[in-house]
Amino acid sequence: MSITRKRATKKQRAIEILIRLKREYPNATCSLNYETPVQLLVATILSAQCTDERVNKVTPDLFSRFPDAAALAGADREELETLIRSTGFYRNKAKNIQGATDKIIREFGGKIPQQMEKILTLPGVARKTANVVLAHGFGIIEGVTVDTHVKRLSQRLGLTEHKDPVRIERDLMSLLPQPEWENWSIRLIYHGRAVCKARKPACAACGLVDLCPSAQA
DNA sequence: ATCCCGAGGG
DNA sequence: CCCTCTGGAT
Repeated sequence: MSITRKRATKKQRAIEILIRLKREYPNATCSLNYETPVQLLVATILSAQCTDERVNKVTPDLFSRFPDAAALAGADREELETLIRSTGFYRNKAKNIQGATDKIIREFGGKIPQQMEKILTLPGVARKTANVVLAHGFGIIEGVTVDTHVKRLSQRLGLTEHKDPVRIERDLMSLLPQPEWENWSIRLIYHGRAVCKARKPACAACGLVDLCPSAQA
């Protein structure tokens, strides 16, 4: 009777965690508001270091004024900055929104490419943003979205030892079946917001305590 | 490793 | 005051 038979593997633990989180957050989905893939891309760029709730406060005015890639690319930079200012990093975000939409117009015929390598050439877009747009905009599961919540919870749950989001993503891709990758991210984000908070995790209210090496008594 | 950057909570 | 929020580029 070996140790490995008694103790659950990381993979088994990951699956059990996902089962429980699906039960707890059955209808979890992307919480950004958008009408088109381009709007989803813009909302996701805006969501860097900012709550989705705040992004959803600026996008109604933003998308009303500049509804598509052409309008965004041609927008007055200062007006755009003013519209997105409250999301923080507004100069970088405005520059990236216009750089990305301009490239979509010029090089991709006005539509967001559905290949990971091509999306990654857009300014201000790395794997986190690309995974969100591919999964929720086009239904293509290319990787695991690793944001601040997915990173923190995956580390606390002992499923990765890495700090680099790309390495964390690789670890998670090896632990979970591909069709569940985005389900994993969405549930961890919900759980991170509601229970496993960065500052003061509510372990007493967490349904994963028996599976979590970081759980506090 | 550092910078970008506002808003809200403790 | 300090920390955190669906990061990415230099």
